[in-house]
Amino acid sequence: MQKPRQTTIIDIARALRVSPSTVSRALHNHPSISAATKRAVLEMAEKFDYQPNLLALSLLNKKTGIIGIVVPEITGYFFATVISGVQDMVSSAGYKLLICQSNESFEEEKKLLQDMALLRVDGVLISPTFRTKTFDHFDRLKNAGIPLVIFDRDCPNYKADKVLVDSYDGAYQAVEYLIKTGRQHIAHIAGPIAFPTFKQRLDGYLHAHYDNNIPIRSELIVYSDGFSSDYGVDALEKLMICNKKLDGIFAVNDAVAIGAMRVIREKGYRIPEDISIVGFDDESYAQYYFPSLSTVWQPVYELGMLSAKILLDHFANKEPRESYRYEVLKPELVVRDSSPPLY
Amino acid sequence: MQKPRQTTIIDIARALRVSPSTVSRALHNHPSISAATKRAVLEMAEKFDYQPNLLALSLLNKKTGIIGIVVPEITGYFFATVISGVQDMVSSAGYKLLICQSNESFEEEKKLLQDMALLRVDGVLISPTFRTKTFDHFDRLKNAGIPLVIFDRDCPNYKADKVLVDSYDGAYQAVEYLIKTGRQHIAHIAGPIAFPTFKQRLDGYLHAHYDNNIPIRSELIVYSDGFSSDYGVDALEKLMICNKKLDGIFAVNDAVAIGAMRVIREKGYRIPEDISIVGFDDESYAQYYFPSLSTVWQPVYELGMLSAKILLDHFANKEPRESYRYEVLKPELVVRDSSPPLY
DNA sequence: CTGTTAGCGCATTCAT
DNA sequence: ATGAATGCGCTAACAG
Repeated sequence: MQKPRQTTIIDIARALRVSPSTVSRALHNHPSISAATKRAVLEMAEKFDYQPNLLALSLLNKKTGIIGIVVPEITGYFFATVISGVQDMVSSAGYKLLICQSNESFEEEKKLLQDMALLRVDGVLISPTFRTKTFDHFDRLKNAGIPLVIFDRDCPNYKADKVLVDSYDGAYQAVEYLIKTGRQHIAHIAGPIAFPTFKQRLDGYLHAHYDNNIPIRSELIVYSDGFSSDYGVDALEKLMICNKKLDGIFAVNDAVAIGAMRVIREKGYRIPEDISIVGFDDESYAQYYFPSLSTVWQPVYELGMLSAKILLDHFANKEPRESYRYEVLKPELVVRDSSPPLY
Repeated sequence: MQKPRQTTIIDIARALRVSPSTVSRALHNHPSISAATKRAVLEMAEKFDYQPNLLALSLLNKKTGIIGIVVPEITGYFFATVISGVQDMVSSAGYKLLICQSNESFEEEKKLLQDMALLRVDGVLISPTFRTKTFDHFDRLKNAGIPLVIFDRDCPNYKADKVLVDSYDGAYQAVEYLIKTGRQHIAHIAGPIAFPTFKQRLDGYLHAHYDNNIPIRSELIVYSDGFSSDYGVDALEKLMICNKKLDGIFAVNDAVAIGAMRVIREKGYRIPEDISIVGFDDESYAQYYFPSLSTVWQPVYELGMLSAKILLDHFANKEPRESYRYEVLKPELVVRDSSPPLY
């Protein structure tokens, strides 16, 4: 496929027997340019279907107008929605968005950031993989003058702008609510605790127990290797095997919750009468599930918007910033039919 | 934020008192270069943490290594999964992916394609908005030598490489199956028929009736303005109001189906005994719904992979291709508990 | 008001 | 084996 050479300002210049600079000025309505030549240039540009070459401009201005975002995966409600928020924010500021997924691979994450540095993106948003424990690849970006904002997944030992959701608080709300409705034997289907987020949800579960003087029964906590619905099925089967006393479940997310609910139903228990259950995420299907699923809603779109906003602020302030932003958004418990109302 | 000037081959050249060309050659292990200088250059490059400037290269080579993809929205299982397939394919070929969403806005779509042209992406994948009826913006890309592949949403009047899913066939399978299980009064909750895809599903519904000699009852077809679960609720309420005879439903997608199921249950009907229902998409939650949802699975990831593959093939063949590719992937009916098994 | 020059970072002739 | 010169497309500083 032979690329037809694009028309450049030089072509227009030649056609009009003027200099390239004149053409450039006409195209940008520079003050000092005669109306006549300007009109002529614009006409010719139109005729040639002239398109400025952004690469040349970027090279010149050291600014590409591209913002990069790296997420562990784009399939799935959470990150897709974050991206949506980011997209809306950056495109309203005239930036383009380069979206990449690391697939939870640290090597891939390094490579992607490297690529972005080479491409000279103007800034980067990143939600690190759960395997990301060293941050040299982040520092390299910063050293190259590319601002970085971390979102959703915290890197406790690393200093940077961060926008997070308080998973601990969401979990605490959910579990305390279960307790307040009279549940004493609440299981937790935990996600892989290598994920700080899932660790926080576990912590929320534990502390809600402490604070309400309910003893923790470690046999009620199931640690899963993943967080899709299948794991909910597995976890429930484990819990059911020993026929443990059980009247409530806090699942690490909605996908796991619906997997668990299937097993509960198959075993003949009623939801929420025998066992009530609360998920996390408020996926689009949660309110349509049967029974509709109580869950913890997170301000996902706002998370994206805010992260992007913070990055954009970097471009506005020419001065390097004195300190890092640290924003924590609050989730909200949404009570539906899978758990009894609080009288 | 002052950008620290990046190190260039010139810096290395100066430090070593050689010419930039020598450095360039050393970096690319050009044949004619002494082992000594090569080593020295590599060492210095390491020391300076030299990063080649992709913009300069792109300008020089007229090739950015970026592939653009435009989708109507990224939130949602379908396009997120397509993107995932595309991503895997293009990144294995060393390309980067620029993902944009048009939000079903034709103006936005035009602007995005324009941006991509200016950025000189090497190729574009696009799933057009349902409002896209003219194709000048596609032609401009082609004229600029940027290959284009259309996926999922057909543009019947436009010649281009296309990768589609046979929605008609999927719908036909679903409805014929309902008929074979003895259903005679099958409603269809249609999506906005401005979408060719949804129109095809409607057609599949109709033809399955014709071919099986079941009369169409137009009052059993509800046309929705959208395709989220809310519309499923609305549609069912409309159907129920007149207390029409009804023993089966083919919903335009799974989201609509679960909205509909909620109403069916609230009205006291049993699924599938009284009313059986089949959706479309096989969303991740479909098999965990209660009752688990019969639906039509689409090869979504493959759709992404294949679309990307076709685009990549363009880069391999230097010759302009003689004809357009036209690939249609087949969906498959997945029978679960929301419809009776076929004896 | 317009033309000339220079340079963004790099690879690639063509010399030496 | 290395250096100098050229140009990718464009803008901005400096001359007229």
